[in-house]
Amino acid sequence: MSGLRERKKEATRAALSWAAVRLTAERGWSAVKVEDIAAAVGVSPRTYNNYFSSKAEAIAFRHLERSLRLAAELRHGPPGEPLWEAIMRAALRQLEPGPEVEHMPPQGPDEWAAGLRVMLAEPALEAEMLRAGKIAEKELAEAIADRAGMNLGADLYPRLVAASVMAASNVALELFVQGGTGEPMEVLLPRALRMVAAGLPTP
Amino acid sequence: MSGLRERKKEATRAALSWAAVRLTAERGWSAVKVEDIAAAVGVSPRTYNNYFSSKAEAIAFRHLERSLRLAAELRHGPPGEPLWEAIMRAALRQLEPGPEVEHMPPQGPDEWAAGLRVMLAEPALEAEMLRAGKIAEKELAEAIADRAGMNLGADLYPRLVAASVMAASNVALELFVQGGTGEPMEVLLPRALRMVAAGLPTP
DNA sequence: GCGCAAAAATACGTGCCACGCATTTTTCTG
DNA sequence: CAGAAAAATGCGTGGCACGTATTTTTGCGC
Repeated sequence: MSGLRERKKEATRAALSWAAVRLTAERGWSAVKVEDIAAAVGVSPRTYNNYFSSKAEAIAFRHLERSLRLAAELRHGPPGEPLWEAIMRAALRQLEPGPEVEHMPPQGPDEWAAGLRVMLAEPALEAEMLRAGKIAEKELAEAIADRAGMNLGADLYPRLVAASVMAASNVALELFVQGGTGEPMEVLLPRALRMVAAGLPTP
Repeated sequence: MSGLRERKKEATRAALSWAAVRLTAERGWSAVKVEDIAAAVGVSPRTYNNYFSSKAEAIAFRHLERSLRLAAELRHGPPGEPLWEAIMRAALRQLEPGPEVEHMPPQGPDEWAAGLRVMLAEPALEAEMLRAGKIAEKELAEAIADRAGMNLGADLYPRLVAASVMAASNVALELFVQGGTGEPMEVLLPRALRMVAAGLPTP
């Protein structure tokens, strides 16, 4: 695997996804046609659907990738590490900006948060983002089950941990995007993870 | 409110939702046209879209209603009751079959679970179900924040509890639908809720 | 280098669906 | 019972997902 062919494919996929995000942020969701996204990347409209099976999927793709990396990292970390420490480390790693930031226009986090909010206001996008999270959650649950020597079909634990981790991530992101407290994700996310790990007794 | 007018509207909405579920279980998702659903209820296709803004929304509606009831029940319960006890009680209440079972063909839980699995295999449906859960989660978070005298914009706690409750519900449902263990929801759900409430230390 | 097989991109066509707008029918209210 | 409000409907439009057939590109062994 990882031949030139596949890397080019991934590059095209990333380009389409990025173009979808950028155009949507600029013009709004309904003003962007699939044709536009394809044109921005220099590809035929039909080809777009060879990469993504819906308009929304292209936007959720970046979210999906980030979330999947969390599971992957959990698998490749030191096996002896306590579970929650490994989770914490892997989760924080996802906050580091990836190499795709080069393409990112230099706007501040406020504009970015605003863009996110606008996007998630669109029902179709919200739904697709959640679906991406769900797919990643499944991967995460499998990784955890492997680590703990458990069975996904029989034990609640791996699924519960995976679901709780995603829940904590989502909640932290919501609070961050909404921007009530000025705290950055690097603060909110670990706090949320520690809370779900330790339990949520009535305070 | 609650005049004859609104009750008729709700009846139509429920009928459309139910027809969508039944037809999809019978013929499969892509074989059901909006026209069919409307015809089954005796309403014009255009009217369908006055009730639901997408084909999938009609199916997710039942899930949405059930989930919303959880939040509503939390609000109307005894305010002095400890939070997690109230949650447990409200969650278990949702498992009791509602009055809509009269319309349900007398098929066993196995066929029903199989139908559910087929439906959730459809990406568009999975996404819409998740969105419904998210909407309910927001209500739930608000109800919890009210109870605890907290602020949704400032405190992680209400959102985290709400997200964890939904996560536990979903995980229990997944395990039940997948059917690995023969345990009923009445067993799986309380166990999952107790686990997220108490925390998830590495076992 | 070179041609061949596999894979990807494209062109074209189809059916469904979401939705805006204008009109008709039904229901509530005074 | 009459007028107003709200819901249902008819009609038309544009876009999107997708099947199929065709062309172009790419990887690879010789």
